[in-house]
Amino acid sequence: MIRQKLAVLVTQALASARNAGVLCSELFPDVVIGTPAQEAHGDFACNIALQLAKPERKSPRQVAESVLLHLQDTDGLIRRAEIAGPGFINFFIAPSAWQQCLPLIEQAGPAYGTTDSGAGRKAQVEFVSANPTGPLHIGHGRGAAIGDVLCRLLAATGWQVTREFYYNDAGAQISNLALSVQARCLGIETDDPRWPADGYQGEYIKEVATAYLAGETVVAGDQQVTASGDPDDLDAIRRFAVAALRREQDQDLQAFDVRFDHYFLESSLYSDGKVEAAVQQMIANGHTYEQEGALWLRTTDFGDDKDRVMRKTDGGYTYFVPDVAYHLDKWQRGFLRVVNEQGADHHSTITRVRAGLQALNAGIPKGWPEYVLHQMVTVMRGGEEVKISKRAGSYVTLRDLIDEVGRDATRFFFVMRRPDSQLVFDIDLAKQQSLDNPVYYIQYAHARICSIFENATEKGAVLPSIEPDAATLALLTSPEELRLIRLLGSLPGVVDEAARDFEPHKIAYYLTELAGQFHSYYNKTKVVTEEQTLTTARLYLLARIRQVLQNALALLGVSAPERM
RNA sequence: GGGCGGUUAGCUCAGCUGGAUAGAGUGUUGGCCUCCGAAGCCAAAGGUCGUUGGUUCGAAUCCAAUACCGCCCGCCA
Repeated sequence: MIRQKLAVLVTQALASARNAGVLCSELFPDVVIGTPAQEAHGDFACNIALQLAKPERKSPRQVAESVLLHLQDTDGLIRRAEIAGPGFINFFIAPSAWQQCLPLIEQAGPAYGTTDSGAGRKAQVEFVSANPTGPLHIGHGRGAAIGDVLCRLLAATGWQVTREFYYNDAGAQISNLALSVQARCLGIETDDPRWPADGYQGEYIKEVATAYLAGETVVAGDQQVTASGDPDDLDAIRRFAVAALRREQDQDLQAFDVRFDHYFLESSLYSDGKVEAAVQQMIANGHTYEQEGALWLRTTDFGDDKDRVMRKTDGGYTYFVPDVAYHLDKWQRGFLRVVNEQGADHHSTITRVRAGLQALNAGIPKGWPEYVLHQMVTVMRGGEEVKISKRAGSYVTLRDLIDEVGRDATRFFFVMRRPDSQLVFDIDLAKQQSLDNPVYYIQYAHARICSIFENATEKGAVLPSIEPDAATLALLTSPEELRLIRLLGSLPGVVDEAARDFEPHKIAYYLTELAGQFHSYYNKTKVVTEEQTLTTARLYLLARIRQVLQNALALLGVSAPERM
């Protein structure tokens, strides 16, 4: 809030200096107020003089002096402003300006940190979208955590968000699933020559087969499927297996506190004729050709390195065709912004889907939809990498992870790195309830504040139930206190940036920083003292820290326990 | 061969779209509880930002090469 005010003041000073004939540029670059790395350089710094030196044909320091001369600090925001180094303008903010931030944070309540950048426009995030051919593994877990936090971040920045899960229930992998379950029903082992070529070998296939033979009923989503128990009825096996695995995935996601507004079935694109319609449109627009018995899309017209087959010689469509139809449907549903969160191993689909959408000539922007790709996850246990082999069925499932290390730690670990970077998930570290573990470090700060409030109540301290007056707030003067307020005040900017850049880890880093500053402050400063007013002021600061910890943890879907 | 991502302290990673003396956690070493939660705090040591050029007042950041690592490059999804 103070940062924006400063930007306005400097912008006004530039205009004023130009009017006075001191500066001559017609257009000024946007004023950027930065945070100096060192406290000696003030609370904020501005490099505008360095940028203007050349066009103004003056030295940076001369420009800076002109800016300062025309700066009108009517609100008494600035205690001191100075020109430093090559020409930076360093601002030292008045303590009273910092103190006045606290009531504003309180008034915003749980909404503190949110912005209205999205202005209520419609956005959609598609994530997880796992094939219903097995349990969710650790890679899906990262996608689930990142996607979920992206949704929370977009919602916090004013977007109306729809969370969607795309179900690939129509492809060859589903056939393989059905064949695998059927083989298990017939007692065929994986080393048997009759075992299906691309069959799923995991133990869970056996369980599905057993349930099928026993005639069990599963409820998944809005449908209910009862097994016929007939091992020859491949279609019945397929329906049952898909439902059974979907139920498993739903339960895992529920345990992970990840929910969806909409499940979209790939099969519906075929039954509703949307795939065929999209294909016809691409043909009509002249972007396709027949060759060697297949139908091709000229994706090279849209930046691909070679053309891609749309309709195979066997008459079936390749996987990206329904994907194009699906995204056309998203566009028609009015989502200005669509984000697809996927594993980086699917990155080659981006060009194809975007090319297909352009070939439709439907007025869809070139860069639509947007993609967030996360890199691979390596699991470490006991200092060794846990090898993952999906086909052999030996891999760490999301459920295993949640059961072993807990939901909070799992979520936090998945989003504490940039999606771009490969993630080493150290199970031993995530399990530790100690200082090594950043989740506990942050949650501990919250619990500690709650504990201090209990203590204060017992001692009969005056709790800041109403907004303290200026004289009380004026007692918050130590460097640690002002630094904490500055950090509290930066939350909205951090949230906006994390949402804009699709970088959930920025929230994790913010929380670590805030918890650290609080622990340090606590260690140095007695909160509950003999002086009543001072105690009230400090408790008020602590209440705001607690509030911001809660708000930021909520963005990650991590709990803020009162006791640990 | 082509595409995408990565390369920063012993290890795991940040680095605010080009700013001042490159940061945090962990690990190592040494300190701090008669006191609100020591699951905590403080201090020290630790770096040619993969390499080489270029752009400019200024580069970990932008550009061009190049070297490694991961993932893709199917009429699988």
